[in-house]
Amino acid sequence: MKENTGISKYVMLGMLARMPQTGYTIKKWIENEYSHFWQESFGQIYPTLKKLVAEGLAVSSDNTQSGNGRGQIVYSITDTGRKELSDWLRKEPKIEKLRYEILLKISFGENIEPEVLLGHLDSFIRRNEKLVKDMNGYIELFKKLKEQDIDCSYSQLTALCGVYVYSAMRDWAIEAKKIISEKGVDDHETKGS
Amino acid sequence: MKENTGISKYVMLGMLARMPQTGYTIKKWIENEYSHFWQESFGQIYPTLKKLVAEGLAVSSDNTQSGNGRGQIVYSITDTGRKELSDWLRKEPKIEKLRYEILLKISFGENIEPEVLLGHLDSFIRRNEKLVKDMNGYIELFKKLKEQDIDCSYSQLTALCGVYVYSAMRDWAIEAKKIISEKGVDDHETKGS
DNA sequence: TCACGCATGTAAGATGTTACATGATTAA
DNA sequence: TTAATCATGTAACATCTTACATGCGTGA
Repeated sequence: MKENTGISKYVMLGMLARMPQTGYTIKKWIENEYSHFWQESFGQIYPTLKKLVAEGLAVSSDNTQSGNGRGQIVYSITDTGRKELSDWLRKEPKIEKLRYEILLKISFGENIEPEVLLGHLDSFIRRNEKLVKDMNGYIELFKKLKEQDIDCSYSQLTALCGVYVYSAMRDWAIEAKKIISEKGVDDHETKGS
Repeated sequence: MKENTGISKYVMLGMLARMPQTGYTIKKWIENEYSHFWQESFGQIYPTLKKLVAEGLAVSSDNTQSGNGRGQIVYSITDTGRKELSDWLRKEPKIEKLRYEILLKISFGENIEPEVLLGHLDSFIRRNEKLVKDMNGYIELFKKLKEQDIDCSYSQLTALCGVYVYSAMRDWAIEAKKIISEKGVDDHETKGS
Protein backbone atom coordinates (compact mmCIF):
# COMPACT_ATOMS: atom_id res chain seq x y z
CA MET A 1 0.00 0.00 0.00
CA LYS A 2 3.02 2.27 0.29
CA GLU A 3 3.75 1.67 -3.38
CA ASN A 4 2.42 4.87 -4.87
CA THR A 5 4.38 7.39 -6.83
CA GLY A 6 3.67 10.08 -4.30
CA ILE A 7 1.64 13.02 -5.43
CA SER A 8 2.15 12.36 -9.14
CA LYS A 9 -0.54 9.75 -8.77
CA TYR A 10 -3.11 12.36 -7.81
CA VAL A 11 -1.96 14.72 -10.50
CA MET A 12 -2.68 12.03 -13.07
CA LEU A 13 -6.03 11.30 -11.45
CA GLY A 14 -6.95 14.97 -11.52
CA MET A 15 -6.02 15.27 -15.17
CA LEU A 16 -8.03 12.20 -16.10
CA ALA A 17 -11.00 13.48 -14.09
CA ARG A 18 -11.24 16.31 -16.62
CA MET A 19 -11.31 14.02 -19.59
CA PRO A 20 -9.84 10.73 -20.84
CA GLN A 21 -6.36 11.45 -22.05
CA THR A 22 -3.01 10.08 -23.10
CA GLY A 23 0.18 10.49 -21.09
CA TYR A 24 1.42 12.80 -23.78
CA THR A 25 -1.45 15.24 -23.53
CA ILE A 26 -1.18 15.22 -19.75
CA LYS A 27 2.42 16.29 -20.11
CA LYS A 28 1.42 19.10 -22.45
CA TRP A 29 -1.24 20.37 -20.06
CA ILE A 30 1.16 20.40 -17.15
CA GLU A 31 3.79 22.17 -19.18
CA ASN A 32 1.44 24.88 -20.30
CA GLU A 33 -0.96 25.48 -17.52
CA TYR A 34 0.81 24.10 -14.47
CA SER A 35 4.44 24.97 -14.99
CA HIS A 36 4.34 27.77 -12.44
CA PHE A 37 3.53 25.47 -9.55
CA TRP A 38 4.07 21.91 -10.66
CA GLN A 39 6.10 19.83 -13.09
CA GLU A 40 6.18 16.20 -14.13
CA SER A 41 8.42 14.32 -16.54
CA PHE A 42 7.58 11.44 -18.86
CA GLY A 43 9.70 9.27 -16.65
CA GLN A 44 7.11 9.83 -13.94
CA ILE A 45 3.96 10.02 -16.01
CA TYR A 46 4.01 6.75 -17.93
CA PRO A 47 4.89 4.45 -15.01
CA THR A 48 2.35 6.23 -12.80
CA LEU A 49 -0.38 5.79 -15.37
CA LYS A 50 0.32 2.07 -15.52
CA LYS A 51 0.15 1.87 -11.75
CA LEU A 52 -3.21 3.59 -11.77
CA VAL A 53 -4.54 0.85 -14.02
CA ALA A 54 -3.00 -1.84 -11.84
CA GLU A 55 -4.72 -0.31 -8.83
CA GLY A 56 -8.05 -0.06 -10.60
CA LEU A 57 -8.08 3.73 -10.45
CA ALA A 58 -8.03 4.09 -14.23
CA VAL A 59 -8.59 2.00 -17.32
CA SER A 60 -6.61 2.14 -20.54
CA SER A 61 -8.35 1.93 -23.89
CA ASP A 62 -5.55 0.82 -26.09
CA ASN A 63 -6.36 2.56 -29.36
CA THR A 64 -3.45 0.96 -31.12
CA GLN A 65 -2.82 2.49 -34.51
CA SER A 66 -6.11 4.40 -34.24
CA GLY A 67 -5.00 7.98 -33.90
CA ASN A 68 -1.67 9.34 -34.85
CA GLY A 69 1.77 8.18 -33.91
CA ARG A 70 2.74 4.73 -32.76
CA GLY A 71 -0.68 3.96 -31.27
CA GLN A 72 -1.79 6.08 -28.40
CA ILE A 73 -3.13 4.82 -25.09
CA VAL A 74 -6.08 6.74 -23.76
CA TYR A 75 -6.60 6.50 -20.03
CA SER A 76 -9.92 7.11 -18.29
CA ILE A 77 -10.59 7.48 -14.60
CA THR A 78 -12.78 4.91 -12.82
CA ASP A 79 -15.24 5.52 -10.00
CA THR A 80 -12.70 4.17 -7.56
CA GLY A 81 -10.25 6.65 -9.01
CA ARG A 82 -12.66 9.52 -8.49
CA LYS A 83 -13.17 8.42 -4.92
CA GLU A 84 -9.41 8.26 -4.35
CA LEU A 85 -9.02 11.72 -5.84
CA SER A 86 -11.68 13.33 -3.69
CA ASP A 87 -10.30 11.65 -0.57
CA TRP A 88 -6.95 13.20 -1.33
CA LEU A 89 -8.47 16.60 -2.11
CA ARG A 90 -10.07 16.62 1.33
CA LYS A 91 -6.75 16.23 3.12
CA GLU A 92 -5.06 19.42 4.14
CA PRO A 93 -2.36 20.27 1.60
CA LYS A 94 1.09 20.71 3.06
CA ILE A 95 3.76 20.25 0.44
CA GLU A 96 5.31 23.57 -0.35
CA LYS A 97 8.72 22.95 -1.68
CA LEU A 98 10.37 25.85 -3.29
CA ARG A 99 13.91 26.18 -4.37
CA TYR A 100 14.82 29.55 -5.70
CA GLU A 101 18.41 29.42 -6.77
CA ILE A 102 18.50 33.17 -7.20
CA LEU A 103 17.69 33.77 -3.54
CA LEU A 104 20.48 31.45 -2.57
CA LYS A 105 22.89 33.44 -4.68
CA ILE A 106 21.63 36.74 -3.33
CA SER A 107 22.03 35.51 0.22
CA PHE A 108 25.66 34.65 -0.50
CA GLY A 109 26.09 38.01 -2.17
CA GLU A 110 28.98 39.22 -0.03
CA ASN A 111 31.21 36.73 -1.86
CA ILE A 112 30.81 38.38 -5.24
CA GLU A 113 30.79 41.77 -6.90
CA PRO A 114 27.37 43.44 -6.59
CA GLU A 115 27.31 43.90 -10.37
CA VAL A 116 26.93 40.15 -10.79
CA LEU A 117 23.87 40.16 -8.54
CA LEU A 118 22.40 43.12 -10.39
CA GLY A 119 22.78 41.17 -13.62
CA HIS A 120 21.02 38.14 -12.18
CA LEU A 121 18.24 40.33 -10.88
CA ASP A 122 17.80 41.92 -14.30
CA SER A 123 17.12 38.65 -16.03
CA PHE A 124 14.94 37.62 -13.11
CA ILE A 125 12.82 40.72 -13.60
CA ARG A 126 12.47 40.05 -17.31
CA ARG A 127 11.54 36.44 -16.68
CA ASN A 128 8.86 37.38 -14.18
CA GLU A 129 7.45 40.05 -16.44
CA LYS A 130 7.05 37.47 -19.16
CA LEU A 131 5.40 35.07 -16.75
CA VAL A 132 2.91 37.69 -15.60
CA LYS A 133 2.06 38.30 -19.23
CA ASP A 134 1.64 34.56 -19.83
CA MET A 135 -0.63 34.17 -16.84
CA ASN A 136 -2.78 37.08 -17.92
CA GLY A 137 -2.96 35.44 -21.32
CA TYR A 138 -4.30 32.27 -19.75
CA ILE A 139 -6.86 34.21 -17.78
CA GLU A 140 -8.11 35.87 -20.96
CA LEU A 141 -8.26 32.51 -22.69
CA PHE A 142 -10.25 30.98 -19.84
CA LYS A 143 -12.67 33.90 -19.93
CA LYS A 144 -13.27 33.33 -23.61
CA LEU A 145 -13.78 29.61 -23.07
CA LYS A 146 -16.37 30.40 -20.43
CA GLU A 147 -18.37 32.33 -23.01
CA GLN A 148 -18.49 29.06 -24.90
CA ASP A 149 -19.71 27.35 -21.73
CA ILE A 150 -16.39 25.65 -21.04
CA ASP A 151 -15.67 26.23 -17.39
CA CYS A 152 -12.07 26.66 -16.31
CA SER A 153 -12.67 28.75 -13.20
CA TYR A 154 -10.35 26.71 -11.02
CA SER A 155 -7.51 26.80 -13.49
CA GLN A 156 -8.18 30.48 -13.82
CA LEU A 157 -7.65 30.82 -10.08
CA THR A 158 -4.25 29.18 -10.24
CA ALA A 159 -3.29 31.45 -13.11
CA LEU A 160 -4.39 34.36 -10.96
CA CYS A 161 -2.07 33.11 -8.25
CA GLY A 162 0.70 33.18 -10.82
CA VAL A 163 -0.08 36.82 -11.55
CA TYR A 164 0.08 37.70 -7.87
CA VAL A 165 3.28 35.79 -7.14
CA TYR A 166 5.23 36.69 -10.25
CA SER A 167 4.31 40.34 -9.86
CA ALA A 168 5.53 40.21 -6.28
CA MET A 169 8.77 38.59 -7.40
CA ARG A 170 9.30 41.28 -10.01
CA ASP A 171 8.57 44.06 -7.53
CA TRP A 172 10.92 42.56 -5.00
CA ALA A 173 13.70 42.24 -7.56
CA ILE A 174 13.30 45.89 -8.57
CA GLU A 175 13.49 46.94 -4.92
CA ALA A 176 16.46 44.61 -4.34
CA LYS A 177 18.32 46.15 -7.25
CA LYS A 178 17.75 49.57 -5.79
CA ILE A 179 19.01 48.54 -2.35
CA ILE A 180 22.07 46.77 -3.71
CA SER A 181 23.13 49.55 -6.05
CA GLU A 182 22.61 52.21 -3.42
CA LYS A 183 24.76 50.69 -0.76
CA GLY A 184 26.04 47.29 -1.79
CA VAL A 185 28.74 48.50 -4.15
CA ASP A 186 31.02 50.39 -1.77
CA ASP A 187 30.50 47.58 0.74
CA HIS A 188 32.29 45.09 -1.43
CA GLU A 189 35.01 47.58 -2.40
CA THR A 190 36.12 48.17 1.17
CA LYS A 191 36.38 44.46 1.73
CA GLY A 192 38.25 43.42 -1.40
CA SER A 193 38.35 39.83 -2.60
CA MET B 1 33.80 15.35 -11.94
CA LYS B 2 30.03 14.77 -12.07
CA GLU B 3 30.18 13.49 -8.50
CA ASN B 4 28.80 16.51 -6.69
CA THR B 5 25.68 16.57 -4.61
CA GLY B 6 24.12 19.13 -6.86
CA ILE B 7 23.44 22.51 -5.41
CA SER B 8 23.72 21.39 -1.79
CA LYS B 9 27.45 21.60 -2.29
CA TYR B 10 27.26 25.33 -2.92
CA VAL B 11 24.85 25.87 -0.09
CA MET B 12 27.40 24.35 2.29
CA LEU B 13 30.16 26.42 0.74
CA GLY B 14 28.11 29.58 1.15
CA MET B 15 27.38 28.81 4.78
CA LEU B 16 31.03 28.09 5.52
CA ALA B 17 32.06 31.31 3.75
CA ARG B 18 30.24 33.19 6.51
CA MET B 19 32.07 31.42 9.30
CA PRO B 20 33.49 28.03 10.21
CA GLN B 21 30.61 25.86 11.33
CA THR B 22 29.36 22.39 12.12
CA GLY B 23 26.83 20.53 10.03
CA TYR B 24 24.37 20.95 12.84
CA THR B 25 24.55 24.73 12.91
CA ILE B 26 24.26 24.85 9.13
CA LYS B 27 21.02 22.91 9.44
CA LYS B 28 19.74 25.37 12.05
CA TRP B 29 20.57 28.37 9.88
CA ILE B 30 18.81 26.90 6.88
CA GLU B 31 15.77 26.01 8.94
CA ASN B 32 15.45 29.48 10.37
CA GLU B 33 16.56 31.86 7.75
CA TYR B 34 16.26 29.89 4.52
CA SER B 35 13.16 27.79 4.97
CA HIS B 36 11.13 30.00 2.66
CA PHE B 37 13.25 29.27 -0.37
CA TRP B 38 15.51 26.36 0.42
CA GLN B 39 15.72 23.26 2.59
CA GLU B 40 18.33 20.65 3.33
CA SER B 41 18.24 17.53 5.46
CA PHE B 42 21.00 15.99 7.57
CA GLY B 43 21.07 13.13 5.10
CA GLN B 44 22.33 15.65 2.56
CA ILE B 45 24.40 17.88 4.77
CA TYR B 46 26.82 15.47 6.39
CA PRO B 47 27.81 13.52 3.28
CA THR B 48 28.17 16.76 1.33
CA LEU B 49 30.44 18.24 3.96
CA LYS B 50 32.69 15.19 3.77
CA LYS B 51 32.82 15.52 0.02
CA LEU B 52 33.88 19.13 0.32
CA VAL B 53 36.86 18.04 2.39
CA ALA B 54 37.70 15.28 -0.07
CA GLU B 55 37.66 17.84 -2.87
CA GLY B 56 39.80 20.28 -0.95
CA LEU B 57 37.06 22.88 -0.78
CA ALA B 58 36.88 22.77 3.00
CA VAL B 59 38.89 21.49 5.95
CA SER B 60 37.53 19.88 9.08
CA SER B 61 38.99 20.71 12.46
CA ASP B 62 37.93 17.73 14.49
CA ASN B 63 37.32 19.27 17.91
CA THR B 64 36.58 15.89 19.43
CA GLN B 65 35.11 16.20 22.89
CA SER B 66 35.87 19.94 22.89
CA GLY B 67 32.45 21.51 22.77
CA ASN B 68 29.28 19.86 23.83
CA GLY B 69 27.81 16.60 22.69
CA ARG B 70 29.69 13.72 21.13
CA GLY B 71 32.48 15.86 19.72
CA GLN B 72 31.62 18.33 17.03
CA ILE B 73 33.35 18.73 13.70
CA VAL B 74 33.93 22.31 12.65
CA TYR B 75 34.34 22.86 8.92
CA SER B 76 36.10 25.83 7.38
CA ILE B 77 36.18 26.89 3.76
CA THR B 78 39.47 26.91 1.86
CA ASP B 79 40.65 29.36 -0.79
CA THR B 80 39.81 26.79 -3.43
CA GLY B 81 36.37 26.57 -1.87
CA ARG B 82 35.91 30.33 -2.07
CA LYS B 83 36.94 30.26 -5.70
CA GLU B 84 34.48 27.45 -6.44
CA LEU B 85 31.72 29.39 -4.68
CA SER B 86 32.31 32.61 -6.56
CA ASP B 87 32.48 30.73 -9.87
CA TRP B 88 29.08 29.29 -9.13
CA LEU B 89 27.67 32.64 -8.03
CA ARG B 90 28.64 34.09 -11.38
CA LYS B 91 26.58 31.59 -13.32
CA GLU B 92 23.08 32.59 -14.14
CA PRO B 93 20.69 30.98 -11.66
CA LYS B 94 17.97 28.89 -13.22
CA ILE B 95 16.56 26.41 -10.75
CA GLU B 96 13.10 27.46 -9.75
CA LYS B 97 11.27 24.44 -8.63
CA LEU B 98 8.10 25.07 -6.83
CA ARG B 99 5.48 22.59 -5.85
CA TYR B 100 2.46 24.09 -4.25
CA GLU B 101 0.14 21.28 -3.34
CA ILE B 102 -2.63 23.72 -2.58
CA LEU B 103 -2.65 25.04 -6.14
CA LEU B 104 -2.92 21.50 -7.41
CA LYS B 105 -5.94 20.92 -5.20
CA ILE B 106 -7.53 24.20 -6.23
CA SER B 107 -7.04 23.36 -9.88
CA PHE B 108 -8.88 20.06 -9.37
CA GLY B 109 -11.55 21.90 -7.42
CA GLU B 110 -14.47 20.76 -9.54
CA ASN B 111 -14.11 17.32 -8.02
CA ILE B 112 -14.90 18.44 -4.49
CA GLU B 113 -17.31 20.62 -2.54
CA PRO B 114 -16.20 24.27 -2.60
CA GLU B 115 -16.33 24.33 1.20
CA VAL B 116 -13.33 22.02 1.31
CA LEU B 117 -11.34 24.42 -0.82
CA LEU B 118 -12.41 27.36 1.32
CA GLY B 119 -11.12 25.51 4.35
CA HIS B 120 -7.77 24.82 2.72
CA LEU B 121 -7.51 28.46 1.71
CA ASP B 122 -8.25 29.57 5.27
CA SER B 123 -5.32 27.70 6.73
CA PHE B 124 -3.21 28.83 3.83
CA ILE B 125 -4.01 32.44 4.64
CA ARG B 126 -3.15 31.96 8.30
CA ARG B 127 0.09 30.24 7.40
CA ASN B 128 1.14 33.04 5.09
CA GLU B 129 0.23 35.67 7.61
CA LYS B 130 2.49 34.00 10.13
CA LEU B 131 5.26 33.78 7.58
CA VAL B 132 5.02 37.48 6.74
CA LYS B 133 5.28 38.21 10.44
CA ASP B 134 8.32 35.92 10.75
CA MET B 135 10.03 37.57 7.79
CA ASN B 136 9.41 41.02 9.21
CA GLY B 137 10.86 39.78 12.47
CA TYR B 138 14.03 38.73 10.68
CA ILE B 139 14.30 42.08 8.99
CA GLU B 140 14.04 43.86 12.33
CA LEU B 141 16.68 41.54 13.77
CA PHE B 142 19.03 42.19 10.88
CA LYS B 143 18.57 45.93 11.29
CA LYS B 144 19.53 45.66 14.95
CA LEU B 145 22.57 43.56 14.11
CA LYS B 146 23.65 46.21 11.65
CA GLU B 147 23.71 48.78 14.43
CA GLN B 148 26.25 46.49 16.05
CA ASP B 149 28.22 46.46 12.81
CA ILE B 150 27.16 42.94 11.86
CA ASP B 151 26.12 43.13 8.23
CA CYS B 152 23.30 40.87 7.09
CA SER B 153 22.08 43.00 4.18
CA TYR B 154 21.90 40.12 1.75
CA SER B 155 19.98 37.89 4.13
CA GLN B 156 17.77 40.86 4.77
CA LEU B 157 17.04 41.01 1.06
CA THR B 158 15.91 37.40 0.95
CA ALA B 159 13.69 37.99 3.96
CA LEU B 160 12.25 40.95 2.11
CA CYS B 161 11.48 38.64 -0.76
CA GLY B 162 9.64 36.45 1.70
CA VAL B 163 7.53 39.42 2.76
CA TYR B 164 6.64 40.20 -0.84
CA VAL B 165 5.83 36.64 -1.84
CA TYR B 166 3.96 35.55 1.26
CA SER B 167 1.90 38.74 1.20
CA ALA B 168 1.05 38.05 -2.42
CA MET B 169 0.07 34.49 -1.55
CA ARG B 170 -2.16 35.71 1.25
CA ASP B 171 -3.79 38.34 -0.96
CA TRP B 172 -4.39 35.81 -3.68
CA ALA B 173 -5.95 33.34 -1.27
CA ILE B 174 -8.30 36.03 0.06
CA GLU B 175 -9.34 36.90 -3.49
CA ALA B 176 -9.68 33.21 -4.37
CA LYS B 177 -11.97 32.65 -1.41
CA LYS B 178 -14.16 35.51 -2.56
CA ILE B 179 -14.37 34.18 -6.11
CA ILE B 180 -15.11 30.64 -5.02
CA SER B 181 -17.78 31.54 -2.50
CA GLU B 182 -19.49 33.95 -4.88
CA LYS B 183 -19.92 31.53 -7.75
CA GLY B 184 -18.26 28.24 -6.98
CA VAL B 185 -20.97 26.91 -4.67
CA ASP B 186 -23.92 26.69 -7.05
CA ASP B 187 -21.55 25.36 -9.71
CA HIS B 188 -20.91 22.17 -7.83
CA GLU B 189 -24.56 21.79 -6.81
CA THR B 190 -25.82 21.73 -10.38
CA LYS B 191 -23.36 19.04 -11.25
CA GLY B 192 -23.81 16.72 -8.30
CA SER B 193 -21.23 14.12 -7.31
C1' DT C 1 17.12 9.66 36.46
C1' DC C 2 14.94 11.28 32.67
C1' DA C 3 14.01 14.16 29.01
C1' DC C 4 15.72 17.29 25.84
C1' DG C 5 18.96 19.61 22.97
C1' DC C 6 23.33 19.10 20.79
C1' DA C 7 25.73 16.46 17.41
C1' DT C 8 27.04 12.99 13.83
C1' DG C 9 26.06 9.60 10.87
C1' DT C 10 24.02 5.71 7.64
C1' DA C 11 20.84 2.75 5.08
C1' DA C 12 16.93 2.25 2.62
C1' DG C 13 13.77 3.75 -0.01
C1' DA C 14 11.14 7.28 -2.43
C1' DT C 15 11.25 10.43 -5.90
C1' DG C 16 12.68 12.74 -9.94
C1' DT C 17 15.44 13.76 -14.22
C1' DT C 18 17.97 12.65 -18.36
C1' DA C 19 19.19 10.36 -22.05
C1' DC C 20 18.10 7.20 -25.04
C1' DA C 21 15.35 3.98 -28.16
C1' DT C 22 11.52 3.40 -31.12
C1' DG C 23 8.45 4.53 -34.74
C1' DA C 24 4.29 6.57 -37.15
C1' DT C 25 2.24 10.74 -39.28
C1' DT C 26 2.30 15.28 -41.20
C1' DA C 27 3.85 19.33 -43.40
C1' DA C 28 7.46 21.63 -45.90
C1' DT D 1 13.10 13.31 -48.21
C1' DT D 2 13.58 15.48 -44.27
C1' DA D 3 12.30 17.59 -40.06
C1' DA D 4 9.01 18.20 -36.66
C1' DT D 5 5.48 16.61 -33.84
C1' DC D 6 3.00 12.96 -31.82
C1' DA D 7 3.58 9.17 -28.80
C1' DT D 8 5.32 5.53 -25.54
C1' DG D 9 8.60 3.68 -22.85
C1' DT D 10 12.91 2.29 -19.94
C1' DA D 11 17.39 2.34 -17.68
C1' DA D 12 20.55 4.80 -15.30
C1' DC D 13 21.40 8.00 -12.51
C1' DA D 14 20.81 11.90 -9.31
C1' DT D 15 18.68 13.54 -5.55
C1' DC D 16 16.21 13.76 -1.28
C1' DT D 17 13.69 12.19 2.80
C1' DT D 18 12.93 9.20 6.60
C1' DA D 19 13.88 6.45 10.04
C1' DC D 20 17.05 4.84 12.79
C1' DA D 21 21.40 4.39 15.76
C1' DT D 22 24.53 6.53 18.76
C1' DG D 23 25.84 9.15 22.77
C1' DC D 24 27.28 13.36 25.57
C1' DG D 25 25.86 17.43 28.42
C1' DT D 26 22.55 20.07 30.92
C1' DG D 27 18.85 21.16 33.64
C1' DA D 28 14.57 19.71 35.98
